Amino acid sequence: MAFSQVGVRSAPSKSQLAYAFIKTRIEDSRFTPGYRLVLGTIAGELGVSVVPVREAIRRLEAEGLVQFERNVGAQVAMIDPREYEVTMQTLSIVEGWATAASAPFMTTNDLARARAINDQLAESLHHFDPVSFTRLNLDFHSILFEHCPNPHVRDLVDRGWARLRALRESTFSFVPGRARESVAEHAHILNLIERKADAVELEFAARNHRLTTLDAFLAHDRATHSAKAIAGLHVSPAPTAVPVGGQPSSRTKSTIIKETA
Amino acid sequence: MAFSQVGVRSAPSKSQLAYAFIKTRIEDSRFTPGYRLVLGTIAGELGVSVVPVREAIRRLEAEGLVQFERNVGAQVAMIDPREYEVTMQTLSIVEGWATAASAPFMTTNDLARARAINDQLAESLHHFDPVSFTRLNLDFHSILFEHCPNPHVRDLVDRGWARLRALRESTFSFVPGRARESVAEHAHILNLIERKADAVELEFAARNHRLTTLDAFLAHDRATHSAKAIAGLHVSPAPTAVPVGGQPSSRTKSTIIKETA
DNA sequence: TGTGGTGAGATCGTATATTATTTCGTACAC
DNA sequence: GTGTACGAAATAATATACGATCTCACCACA
Repeated sequence: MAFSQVGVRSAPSKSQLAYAFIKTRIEDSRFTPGYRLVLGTIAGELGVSVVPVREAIRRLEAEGLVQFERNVGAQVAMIDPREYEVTMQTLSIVEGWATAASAPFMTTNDLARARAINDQLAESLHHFDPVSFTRLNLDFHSILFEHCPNPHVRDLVDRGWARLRALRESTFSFVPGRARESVAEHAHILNLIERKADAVELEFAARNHRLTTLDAFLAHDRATHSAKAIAGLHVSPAPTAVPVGGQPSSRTKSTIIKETA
Repeated sequence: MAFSQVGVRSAPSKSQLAYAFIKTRIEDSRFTPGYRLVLGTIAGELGVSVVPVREAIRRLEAEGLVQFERNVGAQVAMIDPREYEVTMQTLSIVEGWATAASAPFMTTNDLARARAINDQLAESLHHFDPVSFTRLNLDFHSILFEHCPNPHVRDLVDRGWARLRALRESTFSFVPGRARESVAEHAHILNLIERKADAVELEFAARNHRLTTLDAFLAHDRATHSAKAIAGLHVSPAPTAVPVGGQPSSRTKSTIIKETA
């Protein structure tokens, strides 16, 4: 175990190869939502048999990146307009808790690193670049929840971010103006951590940080969409009919739960 | 979807067969933690080839019921003593939120059903049976979170309960005396729902309900274990050395976050 | 012209066969 | 007596082959 870091840990299995292959393509949108993942084709491209490809696809299915139907096949998951919303909401819950639970284990060094990254974020506002902003943003939050002592929750947070990455690239760029607020909220969260604020207060600060981002997106999205609709540019309502498990339609509003403190 | 209940949806695939086969045996502890799941053997018992068995095991791995190591094989997941703790903690977070988010959509009929079940729970205290109590308890909570409009979160709650079922059967029965408290807390939660209490208040009531159960178990467990240790009956410390991904050891205490209201 | 049956092609599901890796026992050297 | 090297058995990983199922276009018939 001590030297397993050398990385040349034999060859990566062909399943892993296929998994990485497909996942990469989904994330950089070479495989767009609705794209059919045909076992034989992918196997051919990779020079392997269908068995490992099959396994890779089932793993991606478990992560929600692809949809699968018996005897029919897999396709890259459709981006339900609600998907971003739902993912952010879920993330707000688990990440909020993870951040609060992680805080007591943060070292002063961690805090300093987080502050440094937030400074970079502030800096980048001048020559704004959505891609690097997103990366730095993840780095920042990673420091905040990485010490979460509950591995399940940490895993859920990781999955949430992964899902988000897959969605974000393919659907939209940033909401203008939100970045500045975001940096300010980061600073607020760091202050709470530093003065060892109440866990619940911290949890809700982190939760609301995410929900506020979501709301900004929803508002921006609505505005943009109606503008597009007026201009006759309404975006594609799903290429083909996909028999995906129905989502409940009932949803009231963006459900911001404000701090109680 | 409306008639998918007929179930005779052609033949269940052999993967599903194998999946159900293994999962059942894990849940009723015919396969105990540490038991090695050999592909060929299981395939033989089922009269199928190894391929579907392999897939079933990978699915079970994704759910955390089995541990898998490359080129070595799978075994039923060891019950990390922390596993129950971690699962309950995670569940407290997502179920608490799901309950609060579901509440606005509950009908008076739902409330009545929930009350009826809680009455049954209260009734069963006289002739206490852990198994049926657990079942009714799940029925009760299911009504509370079933309308949760966020399908991800609902899924997480379902998984949490599934995991719990796998753990609970094989490790312990109930904490004596906790059942009565539990019924009272259920009533409290129902009252909050009925008078349309604040979402946060409801969320924390549900969360704390679960955390209190966890704490009762931990306290009881500590007492029992030290008693057993004294009596020289200390339970098995893992059959064989298992190279399982390390869990972080740092953990302070049972982390009850009390209501702010 | 519209509707329902039918067959070919595509693709998945699974069985069988082959290869690669690990594990464990045994023998040999020190 | 202890440690290491070698090899055989067990088992997972992958390839190949075949049967099962779905999709879709085409055609007969009302």
